[in-house]
Amino acid sequence: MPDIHTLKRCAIFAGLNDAETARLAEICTLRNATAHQQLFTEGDPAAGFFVLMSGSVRIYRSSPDGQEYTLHRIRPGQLFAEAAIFGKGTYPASCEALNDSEILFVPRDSFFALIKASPEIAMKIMGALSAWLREFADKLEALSMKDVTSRLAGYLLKISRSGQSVRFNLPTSKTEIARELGTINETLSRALRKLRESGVIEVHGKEIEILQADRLTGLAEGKKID
Amino acid sequence: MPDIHTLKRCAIFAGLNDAETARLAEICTLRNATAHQQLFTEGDPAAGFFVLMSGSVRIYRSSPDGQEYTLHRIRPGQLFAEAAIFGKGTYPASCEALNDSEILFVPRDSFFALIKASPEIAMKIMGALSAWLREFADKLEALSMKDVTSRLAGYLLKISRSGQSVRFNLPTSKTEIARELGTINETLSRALRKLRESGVIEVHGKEIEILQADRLTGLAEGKKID
DNA sequence: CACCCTTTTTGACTTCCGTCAAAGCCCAAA
DNA sequence: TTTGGGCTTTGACGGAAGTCAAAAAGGGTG
Repeated sequence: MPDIHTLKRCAIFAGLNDAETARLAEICTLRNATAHQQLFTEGDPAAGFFVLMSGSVRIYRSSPDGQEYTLHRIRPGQLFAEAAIFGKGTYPASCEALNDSEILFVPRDSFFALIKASPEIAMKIMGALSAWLREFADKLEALSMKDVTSRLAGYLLKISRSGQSVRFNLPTSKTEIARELGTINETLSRALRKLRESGVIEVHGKEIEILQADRLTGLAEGKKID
Repeated sequence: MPDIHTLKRCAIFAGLNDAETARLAEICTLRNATAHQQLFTEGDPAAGFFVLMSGSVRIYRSSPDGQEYTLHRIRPGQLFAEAAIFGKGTYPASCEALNDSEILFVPRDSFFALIKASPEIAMKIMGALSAWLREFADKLEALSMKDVTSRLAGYLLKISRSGQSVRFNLPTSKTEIARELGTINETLSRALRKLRESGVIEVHGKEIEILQADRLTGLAEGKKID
């Protein structure tokens, strides 16, 4: 049985309070998988679904001629094999760990019993899933519609708003922020410079100050620097 | 009360059977909003959540100085204002229609009663949300990691597999497929030509035939054409 | 068939951004 | 202080893909 903090790390359980999380924890089991370990195979009876806590796994199918193709690569936080939820008897694809991974297993029957007893848990999970979904939708739109400078502008505004301040520290390394924005190190650095040189923000190491919120907003919405 | 087919169009309810959909339909109301119509305002009591069926709406906040900034633009199929689910008393932001839109309203209390009576409905909705989430995650990864040709290769393989055939018709116009793949018309046309000229596929109008599935798979996984 | 309209294809051009390589910076350990 | 190892910044460069414009190919309709 995993501990509460482990579950809380996971976005889809983020809305649950301590008591609810504890009840969920009672029914879950935490598995550790080593790289290349097979978790389940197409056709295995499906007794529940999984949440990847850390590491990475892939879902794949084997075609008759022995070829394998990857259907999905699962990222931490992500729920998978939820086909089990629909009451299909068996997993429709196979799954193996790509790295050493921690995987939470949630047995279908106990989970069903839990939400039958406490529908508010289901409500909160649905809420969390849909919030996450919207976040993905936003990122997808930004990634396909906007250039790096715009995306950066939006990102900075989001942080600024969440902290209610025009002056703040970046939450992680710039390299990681670049990944978050769907780009790399160097490109992010250049985008920051562009914003700095046009007087929209000030940068000192990790500290950012927004000087012209209106122009930054314009940029985030797709306008060019003027 | 909306009819069943309306609800079925919506990805998050796709897993429900007719009986379940009908029971859901009983508690929902379908609103039509005209462009620029305000749906709710920050601070309004939150009695339920919404699903956008068609059109588009935006969620925004007004800052004290009268400036508005858009937090999200909602796309059809998307659930929004699910803050209501968490039992917050009021909506944390405002919402207006950008175009004429059809919006499904799901009252919190009746929805809660529904899933209390039929937890399997909640199970299925969670399953659908998480499948959708994974689809978004896949797209996001493809968009930030792969070039158009790779994405196209993956797309063709997906269709081919779903139809169990190496020969199929494209489901919609190429312009729309381009959007789906996060690119445009012209670029998609060039990518198709590249695949055709290297002998991987054959194209006649909307009809595609996969000639070399192995090379196409390689491309989808990020290899270059060789 | 001719007409119109939409979709698709092509070409020329431009821009954004990723890659490669080198240098600077910061900090911690020796 | 020196050394070394992450980050970060900068520059030079090339390639992928978007923009603009125009031609070609379909697809219905009278």
